[in-house]
Amino acid sequence: MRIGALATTTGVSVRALRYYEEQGLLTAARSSGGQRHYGDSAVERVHLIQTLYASGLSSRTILDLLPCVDAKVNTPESRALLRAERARIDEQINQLRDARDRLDAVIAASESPASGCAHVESTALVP
Amino acid sequence: MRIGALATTTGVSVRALRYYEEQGLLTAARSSGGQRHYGDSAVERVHLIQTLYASGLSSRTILDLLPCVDAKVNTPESRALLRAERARIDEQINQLRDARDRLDAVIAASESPASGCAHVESTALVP
DNA sequence: GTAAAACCTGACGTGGATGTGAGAGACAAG
DNA sequence: CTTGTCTCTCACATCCACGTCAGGTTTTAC
Repeated sequence: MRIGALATTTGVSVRALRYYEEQGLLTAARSSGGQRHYGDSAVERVHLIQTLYASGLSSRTILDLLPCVDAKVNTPESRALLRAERARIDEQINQLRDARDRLDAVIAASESPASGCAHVESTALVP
Repeated sequence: MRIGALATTTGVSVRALRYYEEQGLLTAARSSGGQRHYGDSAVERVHLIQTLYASGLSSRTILDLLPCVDAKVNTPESRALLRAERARIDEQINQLRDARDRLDAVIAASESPASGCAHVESTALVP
């Protein structure tokens, strides 16, 4: 498939796909005219890249991680990197849970009392 | 306390604190000489702002949210905004869980087999 | 063969949360 | 009073994952 088809099937822009290649995250065969051609596995690859981006990883970190994911590299350093990023993600999940709980407190306070509800215990957000 | 003390106690840079004020997220009393003075509650305030930033909210969204948090505003729109942001955070938590699980699969594959471990079932990342 | 659609490589623009430096004023300590 | 540290307000710089436009080439459809 060419880049436009990959873009539509993955929901990622053409520009982003070229950027992934520029960063070394995604490779493509080239036609005689220089156009990129991707195999079906590229779809999963792009989804993985998107997932990692959405987790707050930089393209540089993803670039370091992908060789581990491709199981071509397995050194103590690569394992440490994997564990470190896993820990970072875990920490971020906890942070998000905290934020969600705070919002839940605000929502509960704003919805349960009678209409108007002009004031809330100020400790709701200061546990 | 002055801005430097607030910065050190919260771990946020002086520049960032001025930026929060510029965005309307944080207010400060001013001395006769124009210097900012904060009460103790500013520490919690900054932590809240940081939490919301870390959840991927923009300063504009936080600005819209803070009146709800301060319990000064409670309109149908504000409640809808709260619920929408809560949903966004929930979605992001799920995305992070997904990424963490993928990394866990890679970690498990790279650590459990004997040393070397040159290959991994390719389905590990394609559930 | 021809026109439309897709693709190519540069290269500059963007937005948001800061970093950074300049030059000047404020304030506590001696 | 003086010195050193902190703070003030501009205002420009940075990073990063793209958006976007320009000008040209390739592929596809008829």
